[in-house]
Amino acid sequence: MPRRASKELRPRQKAMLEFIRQFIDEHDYPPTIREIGAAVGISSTSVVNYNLNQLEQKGCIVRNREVSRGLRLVDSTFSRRTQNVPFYGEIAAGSPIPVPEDPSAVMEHVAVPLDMLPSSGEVFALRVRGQSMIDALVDDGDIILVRSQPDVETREMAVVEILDPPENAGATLKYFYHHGRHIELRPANPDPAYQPIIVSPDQVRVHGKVIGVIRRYQ
Amino acid sequence: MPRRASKELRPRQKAMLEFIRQFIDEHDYPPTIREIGAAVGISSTSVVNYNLNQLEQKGCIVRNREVSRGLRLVDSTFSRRTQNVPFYGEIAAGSPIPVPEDPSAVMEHVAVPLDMLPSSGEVFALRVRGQSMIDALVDDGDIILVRSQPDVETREMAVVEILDPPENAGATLKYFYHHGRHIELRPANPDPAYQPIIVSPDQVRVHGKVIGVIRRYQ
DNA sequence: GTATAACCCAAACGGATGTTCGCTGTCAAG
DNA sequence: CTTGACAGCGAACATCCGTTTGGGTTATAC
Repeated sequence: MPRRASKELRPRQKAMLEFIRQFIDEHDYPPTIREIGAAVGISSTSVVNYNLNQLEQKGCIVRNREVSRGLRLVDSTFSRRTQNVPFYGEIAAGSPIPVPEDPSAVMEHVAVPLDMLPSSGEVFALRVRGQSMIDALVDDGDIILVRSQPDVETREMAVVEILDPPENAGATLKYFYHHGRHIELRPANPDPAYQPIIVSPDQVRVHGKVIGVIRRYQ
Repeated sequence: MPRRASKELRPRQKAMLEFIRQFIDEHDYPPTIREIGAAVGISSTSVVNYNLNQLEQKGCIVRNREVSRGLRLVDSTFSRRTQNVPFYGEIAAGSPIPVPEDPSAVMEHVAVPLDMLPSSGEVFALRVRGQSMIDALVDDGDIILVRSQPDVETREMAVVEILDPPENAGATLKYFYHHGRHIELRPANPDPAYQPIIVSPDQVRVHGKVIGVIRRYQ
């Protein structure tokens, strides 16, 4: 058998790598040595161990010895550069969202590429319901990323909770306008069914401003 | 202490969940029962086990009994992982983009959550220039995700390269319409400055269809 | 030939790890 | 007060699982 260049992978090692990738895809945790062996047709755990060491030496994986399933792929096409931001549910013009008092109670999260996030500040995600902001290029079903902040500037798109007039109570997505002693919450839809809301500052609570939109087709 | 509604989480369970999320983020594999216990201050493995069962009952996790670290979070609407898709530059109505012949030469990439991607097919990203597709809720500066494919259906938003009339040559983002022996490339902007382009099939080359939009403000 | 390196195997070892069991304490309902 | 559900603890147990050991085979180098 010819001497092998150290960078090449044996067929068996390729198979192991492929199985590991598949297994993680399916289970969300890495396989054990014995599971790898069974999948690739290696009867001895020491051989799997040997080839895992080879794979680590060749830079394909990282091993954490002495713990079960201590195995990680270092696949170059994948990057871990995301952050989980809490997903608080849906928001629509005039329809309330439950404002989370206890952030640790939030169960759902959305993975967001790090470069969509601001360098500082808390960010959360909402799914938009309704066409209230259609002229702002925000459609029903879009996911918006919101930066938590107690104030926004005029013309910014904001998530605002209306406290006082009970018929309007709830959180809503609107353009925000300061008008002297009043605040205008303006929808972005020419349909007269969508009307601006004029309130005084103490009737509302600003939750944050929209910093990003993610949309999927189909 | 009042009887607890079965859906609520005890503080200890929340802490466990938060630790598991953190641990997976850091190691790429789930923690063991003992690791969880040490992190949240539980001395007995049986208590961790008990609370993990509670968490499973409440739908927060999925357990795979009888294997180590057989634990999976079920909370994110998006998958944790992202894939880097190649970023080919800008596209605007009528303005050319350099069509990459050699994909490995592409340096820039965009991190995209995995489930924004189709199960099969090549995907690339472009930045939109101009307001040509403003009525389709695609604005200047938006990033579009495009699935490479040689044909698209009528009414789909497509990246099309115009080959033949040299005055229109280049790649452009338009709604695609089949009209018998002709093809209409229709902008989505009511401004009469944006006019449809009518061409025959051999004058154009379809690069793919738009499957997602990512927008950042500021 | 011998030596060496790469690759493989089976078995045993020991720590890691999930499960089970008996027991305690608290609290609300009966 | 008693009961039962809930939450917790510690210890014992049986696997699971990575490691090590002692070998084997093959091909190349000397």
